[in-house]
Amino acid sequence: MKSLNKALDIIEMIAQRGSLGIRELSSFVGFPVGTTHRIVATLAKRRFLVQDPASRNYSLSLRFLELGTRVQQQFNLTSIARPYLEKLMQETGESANLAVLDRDDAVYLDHVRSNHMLQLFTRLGARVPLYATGVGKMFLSRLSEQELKDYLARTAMAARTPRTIVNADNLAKELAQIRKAGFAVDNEEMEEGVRCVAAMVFDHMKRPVAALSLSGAVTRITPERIEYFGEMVKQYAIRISESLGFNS
Amino acid sequence: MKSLNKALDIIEMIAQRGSLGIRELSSFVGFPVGTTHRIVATLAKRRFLVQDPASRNYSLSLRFLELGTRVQQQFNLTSIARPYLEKLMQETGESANLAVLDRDDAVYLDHVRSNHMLQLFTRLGARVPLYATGVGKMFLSRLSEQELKDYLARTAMAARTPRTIVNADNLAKELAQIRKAGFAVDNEEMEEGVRCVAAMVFDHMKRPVAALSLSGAVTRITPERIEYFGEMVKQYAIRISESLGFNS
DNA sequence: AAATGCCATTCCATATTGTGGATCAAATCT
DNA sequence: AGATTTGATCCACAATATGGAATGGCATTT
Repeated sequence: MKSLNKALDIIEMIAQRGSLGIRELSSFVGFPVGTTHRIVATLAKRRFLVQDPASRNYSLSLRFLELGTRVQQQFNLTSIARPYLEKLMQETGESANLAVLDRDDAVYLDHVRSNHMLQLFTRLGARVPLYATGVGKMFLSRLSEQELKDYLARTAMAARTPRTIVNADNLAKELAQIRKAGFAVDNEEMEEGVRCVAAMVFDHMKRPVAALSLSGAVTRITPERIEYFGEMVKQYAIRISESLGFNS
Repeated sequence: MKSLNKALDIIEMIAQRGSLGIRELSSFVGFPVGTTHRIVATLAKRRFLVQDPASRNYSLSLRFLELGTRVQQQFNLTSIARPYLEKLMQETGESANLAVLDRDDAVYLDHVRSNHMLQLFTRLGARVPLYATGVGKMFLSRLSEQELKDYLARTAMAARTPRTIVNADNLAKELAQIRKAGFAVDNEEMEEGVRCVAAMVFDHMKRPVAALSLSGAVTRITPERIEYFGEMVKQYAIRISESLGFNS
């Protein structure tokens, strides 16, 4: 499967760099120009890439948006949770987000943005590390001791901000605290100036399937209001869980 | 590029059917099981597919959502237009949509939904025919006579609803009317019970780059209010155009 | 106006790579 | 417990991808 792997390399490279000519692309991925061109031509013929007539550069086509939203929709979780996200945003005035666990990342499946100027920049489908986010720590708090250990073994905890938890012991303490409170707080650990409050969503088998969160500027999500936001997120997370057939 | 084409067939098939086992998949795409499995295994290793541990079925991974939203964002049009979509929705109370032309379809790049119960179901990245939608007819109205002729030659105009325009002459008249008014109306031509009003967005080179539209139930977008919605959409389309450097 | 340079595209002989029927393993159904 | 279905693995063969070089087209320069 050498050629397929090359094609996937090319797709990833174009996704990363945006728009590239054959020459640039071939030097970035390290394949000869001829090979690169053949693969790109095939992907373009199949409409997975588009070529800008002016610059002759290739970029990913809107087909990826089409496929991506189909994937999003196949989680029927999304359609069930959507109205709750909207209500939660309206009631609290802060952006509501829904994330799922995918390997060692949390992935944002959906969000409803508040209309405040200052916003955490979460893009749909964006991947964020577990140890540095509210939704991520929520997932981590449900792991067994062994699973957590394995996760830590394969993860380098980089300091995104001065407040990021980069120490296994501190993380363990934090997770214990989260289990006690039933919600997780991201206190400017991912992005300076942004706090996040998250709670778990369960399915009918009582499995943790998603994390619900509120995110906003530190000026609005203040330490005094953390409890309030925590309760709100927990409450809505339960409601979504119940819509999924969860019975406490 | 036989194997790459097969891989793309497989991706498309899974996108279409949702979640498939190797056997089903191989019969749908018509490749032997061994071949199918090898391609699927490679795609899974590269995280473009995920295998459900329980059913052992394969489905598209969230990577497509990630790539898709990246594509969406590379149109910086999206980020520029977003605040206007929101304002337009608030001011009119109806869902605002932004579509671009991609080959012979209009593709929804972004939308802000109203909170009315009855909604036109537009999914991000969804493709809709040009002849049966407001945004589509807006694009058609900018085509030269020859371009329109070519478009008609390769398009079968199927009647989505009793009101869909299926006749070239009627379409030509409609397009003339649109050019005069500066906005296009979709009068239940795509979906019964839904009307749409669209206007053109231009870039700094005065090229038509996108269409802005309002969509809503016939009970709210009534014939008497069409003029009002038309003016609103035109006004906001101009504002977005100006943000793109357009000078009238 | 001609030349230069840059880049995308096309070409083709070679051997590397994918092929797919058969087999094995495991899970699910009867 | 046996039967059946399905996913995973294997391997000899030949079809297919490879990639360096030549071609062609478009701009910018001299």
